[in-house]
Amino acid sequence: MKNHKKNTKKPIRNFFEDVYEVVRLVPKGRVTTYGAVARYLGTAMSARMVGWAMNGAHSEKNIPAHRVVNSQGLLTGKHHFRTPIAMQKALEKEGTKVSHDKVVEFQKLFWDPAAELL
DNA sequence: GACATGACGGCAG
DNA sequence: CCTGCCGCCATGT
Repeated sequence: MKNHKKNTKKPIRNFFEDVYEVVRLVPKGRVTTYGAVARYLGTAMSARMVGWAMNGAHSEKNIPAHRVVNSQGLLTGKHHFRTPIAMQKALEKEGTKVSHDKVVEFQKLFWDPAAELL
C-alpha cells in the first residue's frame, strides 16, 4: 500500500503554539527577543524560526508581536505590521519608549522567559 | 528534489 | 565601529 503519508509528525504546531504562549505572557511594558524565545523553546540557534512563527501570529491577533524585538532591541519586524509605525505606537502606548526604531533601555525592559518562567 | 529566502544571533576580520 | 559569514529550520518557487 502506498503509505506515502509522509509521517506528518512534525510538532511544529507545538513550536508555534509555544511561541504564541510565551509572547502572550510578556508583561505589558516589557519586551523580549527572538533569541530568548527560541532558546526557551530549545531552538536557540534558530531564532529565525521564532520570527517565522510570528508570521502566523497575524492570524492570532492576541499575540503582542510588538513586544518581540531582536537582540539589539530594534523593531526589526515593524514592517510586518499593519503599518511600519504600528509596532512603535503600540510599544509607546504601553509605556515602552522607542527611539529610532529601538527600545530605550531595552536591556532593562528585557523579559527573558527562560529566566522569568524558570 | 534543489535552490533561495527569511520578523535572527553570534563570531571573526 | 562596521562588514561579512555561517548556522538553523521551514516555506516558496
